[in-house]
Amino acid sequence: MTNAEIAAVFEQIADLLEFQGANPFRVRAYRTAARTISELTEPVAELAHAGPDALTELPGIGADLADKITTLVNTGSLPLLEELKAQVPESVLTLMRVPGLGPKRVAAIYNKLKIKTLEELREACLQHKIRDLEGFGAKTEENILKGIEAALLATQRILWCDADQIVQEILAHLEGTKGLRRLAPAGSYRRGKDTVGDLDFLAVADDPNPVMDRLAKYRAVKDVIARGDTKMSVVLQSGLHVDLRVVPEESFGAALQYFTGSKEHNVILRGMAKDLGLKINEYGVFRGDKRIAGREEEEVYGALGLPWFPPELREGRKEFEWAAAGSLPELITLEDIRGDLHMHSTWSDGLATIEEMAEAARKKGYQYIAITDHSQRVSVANGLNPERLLSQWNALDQLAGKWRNFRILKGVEVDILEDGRLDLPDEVLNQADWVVASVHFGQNQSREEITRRIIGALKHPAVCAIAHPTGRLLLERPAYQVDLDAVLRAARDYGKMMELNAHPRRLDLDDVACAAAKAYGVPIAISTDAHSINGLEAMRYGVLQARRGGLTKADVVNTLPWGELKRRLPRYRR
DNA sequence: AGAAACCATTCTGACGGGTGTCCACCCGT
Repeated sequence: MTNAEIAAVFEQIADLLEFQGANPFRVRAYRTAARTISELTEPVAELAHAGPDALTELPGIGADLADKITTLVNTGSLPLLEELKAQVPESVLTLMRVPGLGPKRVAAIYNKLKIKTLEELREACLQHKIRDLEGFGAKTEENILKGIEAALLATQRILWCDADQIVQEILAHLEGTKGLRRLAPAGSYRRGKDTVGDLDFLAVADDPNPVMDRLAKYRAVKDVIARGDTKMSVVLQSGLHVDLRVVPEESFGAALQYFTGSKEHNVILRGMAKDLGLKINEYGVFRGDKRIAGREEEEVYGALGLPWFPPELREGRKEFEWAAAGSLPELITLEDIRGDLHMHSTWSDGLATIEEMAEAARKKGYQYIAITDHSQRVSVANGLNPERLLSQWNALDQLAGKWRNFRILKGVEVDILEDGRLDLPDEVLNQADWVVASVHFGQNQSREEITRRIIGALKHPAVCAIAHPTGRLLLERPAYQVDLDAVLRAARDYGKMMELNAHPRRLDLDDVACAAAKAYGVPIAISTDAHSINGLEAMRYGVLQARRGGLTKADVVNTLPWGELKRRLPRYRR
């Protein structure tokens, strides 16, 4: 059983317990455990086999949860979950997806009216049965009816790159509003999370009303959900929520800090403030009634003796430990990148010629690129057999003298076949400058098989890195089953590298895996996997993800000149 | 449910806005 599956069980238990009105701290214990487990790199199942002590050493896991994990790992199920499911029809939990309905109200609706589905809830609203319940009224009933539509729309998350487009559009739309003094996007968008659930904007204005009026007029706004003196929520036609908060100038930093989050980061920060006899809210840092900071984020953190945290690190993971130790990483930037080590050309399924890709890369200031077209097995992508690949490399030799200070590496993205063999013969692979290996076929194999295939590829002397190591497609397809921890250890042992695929739908390794790779000392190559000139622009998404993983320039190999990069690979060492 | 220290008990993640109904609930970071 994978960490993600165990975490999902605990999340479900938390939902069911919450619905039953259980002790909120008990509910939180399950949620905390779920988060801990899902962010762990090593498989919890292995810890479970090592014995209960290995599990209870994890923060937030005590004797009881350790026992439940062990049961889950050994039997694949959990009696508590089965009991809860028997007591609460699972469909009731979908009622909590209706905005405005939490555990208390859903419990009331279910207990009094025996309503179990969204359809039954809609009926009850239309027959005005909801408004007669204690604590409910006509207005609530109306809002529930509206909310059901929203729940059915299934408020999806969107890719960071898509969020970026909308954010830029809204910023441009609000820019120039009368009395608007400052404006900034916040939330998970600002933290650079690979997918974004809603958009948050923060403004300073002489009067909030013109700004709110203007947001309401944004072309894609469908509905204004709430509007008060300082806070406004709208929903776009796509179902995406946009929140706007307007604060006084002297609170801008505190509000930006609060609104950027994450929630977990804020909770820790505010707890630290409390210990110092201070209070932090979105209006500032307060000692008693006296505001001692708030205009800029630096002041807010500074009031607690903390450095300013890059938003990408504000996830409530290790950042406060790093700050205490004075070892907050200096994160990599787009300007540090000197080359791109994964891209395709018209030789396989790319849209641009090698020369076009090279010209575009040179314009970006790169010193080198690797052309890594697909190997023969990927026939739908016009993958290259040995003859065509060698002929491509001949063509590269012809181009070699064309540019000064720019180099095209002879590369290939070789498939790791279902049986673990590589899709090209050794004598061909050995002639390449740069080889990335990846899994495209047999993604449904067992965790053991896929892990063995990838580790086998890492062991091959010609292979430099594993490309898109989990195969996930964000919002589309989950990662294949793979023991990433074992893969990272193998990369360390064989002196190999791992790719962070910068394509905005992939972005694997993810942030947590990047941090794990760094901890093992495994170098990362951030590569775009571009299939067109425009695809090269994806580098910024990869860098953003790397920053979330706490990577510095030194952790990323394509910040190096090629000459230095290659010396990091065993095959080039003597 | 975990964790600390009180080994049975106590505390536990911070803080505030908006809404609808009458103080609670839900929501956001």
